[in-house]
Amino acid sequence: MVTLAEVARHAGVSASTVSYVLSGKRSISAATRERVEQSIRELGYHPNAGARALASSRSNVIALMMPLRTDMYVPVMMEIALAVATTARAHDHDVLLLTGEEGPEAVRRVVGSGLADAMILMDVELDDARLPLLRDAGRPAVLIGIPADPSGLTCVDLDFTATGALCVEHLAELGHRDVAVVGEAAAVYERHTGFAERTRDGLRARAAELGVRLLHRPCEGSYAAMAGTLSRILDERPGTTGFVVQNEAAIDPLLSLLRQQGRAVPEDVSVVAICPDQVAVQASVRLTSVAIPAHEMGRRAVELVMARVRGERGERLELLPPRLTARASSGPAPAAR
Amino acid sequence: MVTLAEVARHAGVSASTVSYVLSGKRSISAATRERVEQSIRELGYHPNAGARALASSRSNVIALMMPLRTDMYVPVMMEIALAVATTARAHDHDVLLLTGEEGPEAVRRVVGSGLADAMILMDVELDDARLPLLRDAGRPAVLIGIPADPSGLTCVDLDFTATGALCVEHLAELGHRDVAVVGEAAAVYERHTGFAERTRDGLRARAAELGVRLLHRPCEGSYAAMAGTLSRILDERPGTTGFVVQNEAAIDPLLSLLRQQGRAVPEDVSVVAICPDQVAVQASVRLTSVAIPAHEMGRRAVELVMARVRGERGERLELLPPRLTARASSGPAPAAR
DNA sequence: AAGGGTTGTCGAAGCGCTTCAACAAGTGGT
DNA sequence: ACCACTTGTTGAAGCGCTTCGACAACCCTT
Repeated sequence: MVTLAEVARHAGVSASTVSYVLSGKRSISAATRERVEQSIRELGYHPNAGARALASSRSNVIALMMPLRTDMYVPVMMEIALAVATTARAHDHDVLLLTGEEGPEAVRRVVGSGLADAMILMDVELDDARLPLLRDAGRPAVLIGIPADPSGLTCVDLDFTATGALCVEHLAELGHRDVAVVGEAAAVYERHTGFAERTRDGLRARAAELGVRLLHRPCEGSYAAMAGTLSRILDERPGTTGFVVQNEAAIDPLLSLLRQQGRAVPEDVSVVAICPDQVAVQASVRLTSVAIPAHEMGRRAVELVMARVRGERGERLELLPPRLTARASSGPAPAAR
Repeated sequence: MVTLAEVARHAGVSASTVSYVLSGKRSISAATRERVEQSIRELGYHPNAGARALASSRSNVIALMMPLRTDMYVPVMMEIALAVATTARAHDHDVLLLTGEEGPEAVRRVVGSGLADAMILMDVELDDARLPLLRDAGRPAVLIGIPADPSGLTCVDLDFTATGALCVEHLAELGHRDVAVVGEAAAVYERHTGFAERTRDGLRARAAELGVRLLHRPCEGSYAAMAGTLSRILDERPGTTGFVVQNEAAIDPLLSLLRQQGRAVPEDVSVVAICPDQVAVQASVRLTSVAIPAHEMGRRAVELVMARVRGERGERLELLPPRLTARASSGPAPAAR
């Protein structure tokens, strides 16, 4: 391996000069810089990450802690992860992938060993066991998701309360008076991940304001589960003309079931989904949806965490405003036509 | 931060002794070990990763290079990534997440900087630009997928040729004589990722042997694309009674379309999918499928790469045997009943 | 009782980089 | 012509760990 010392010798300067060319922390004459850069290229030099981390106590790595689960919002997780990796590279950092499984212990390990300069946590629960550690570890950290008490922390998330509200508004404007919500799997509510609850609260609050009758039911992502949930919904509220679906795995089953029952979308019933845009346009009916801006969430998380690495302080809660895109799955309520 | 020197002082031994307790590379008396471990616990010591990497020239990190794409086999990628992360931890290593986007440059960077001891590459193309670098970088590397020339490399993958063969066999045994294959999106074949081609070859070869007429059509993962592909298939081969689906995003659309056309599964047509088991059981009909053993692939990749880190040499091509699970989507061909 | 092995511990030399204090050389104000 | 700066460069001191050779202390052999 080529070392900095060899580059220095080759360029006829001292090691510190090479280091300053690399970091830009001191001014270097154009001529010297040129010569050093030339040597670096010729020798194919790459700074040793370990040595750099040791000397500077900065690893240029950020850790991303991801849920170890493949049964739920996989596309969203994946997109966030890739956005994090891409954005981190743009800030000259790399990403260390941790699984949620390790829990608080991973936080301790990564912080303690200086493996990463900062952390991004996904799948944050309302009362997450990792939070106390983060708060007093004093390492930069950003949560994707919002815990019950976000004080002293930095969080990014889609504004799910507003998302819920937006969905009802859209349906209410189209004249729908009976709306059913196909929520996430019951397990999601039980884990108290927050976003599902906030969506539900947003839906309920706005529905009450607008005089819309709302029925909220959790639902697993399989066809069979959706079939059961749908029949129970229609039993209880036969007049339902609007659906809001949060569990993206339930979308295809729902559309398929509605078609089977001879209910046309959007003529007879309207469907609004909360899902990544890509999912919305691939469905059998192009779905009116509120996008989950996974890429944006990952990108902002990195930007916020980088700001903290650079020394910025203070807590911060960044809620991304939801955007609803009307596509082919929603239309005027039958009664209102 | 607590350092090894402080632990040594606290335990009343030298720094090297602490180091040997940690690494187990020299024998240490039970009494001393005990005392040192006690001090480590009391002080909450974590070895500094940078210093360790510098001194030992081993980072205990393996890099995972993942395609930057969210339109294709997402669940498989995700499951592989999580399996890699989990297995790596079991070997006391961490995982650095790289995106395919950076290409060969990332290989050079990671190898050159000693950021990672080894690499695992996904989404390997037949003539991948990263391979020459890997071959002479001399760092341990494992490919998930198989390039045109795997010499000097270690590869793991599902045996897609055998997978194709297995699908046809299953349908042939049930008496199907006209089988249509819904392949991956055309772009996948154009990128020459290998697995799609190998599956097709396996299907064709076995079909020829068994006297099955085979129609292979690439297909995007959207409902609209599937609708088009299906109608073209049925135009061309109205007698088609068996389907093999490789593009998992096309599965739900296909089932939905068949139902709409009044073709019952499995009474009128049989469907065999090539997809993760989880997808197979969540569909509207529990699908007969050949599983893509994503977890196993990730796990084996790590095990193989760890063996190389430990010094094992030689090339190796590990093909995981496909397993077909008969579920509710395949049955005797109508003519044969 | 002497020699030859083990076993357990230690001191010191680095690993390759960053960064600080120091200094040489040039710049401009007076 | 002098001082006070600014600019560009350097040497040396670590950062916290691993690892090698050395060495004491003990155990068997003979």
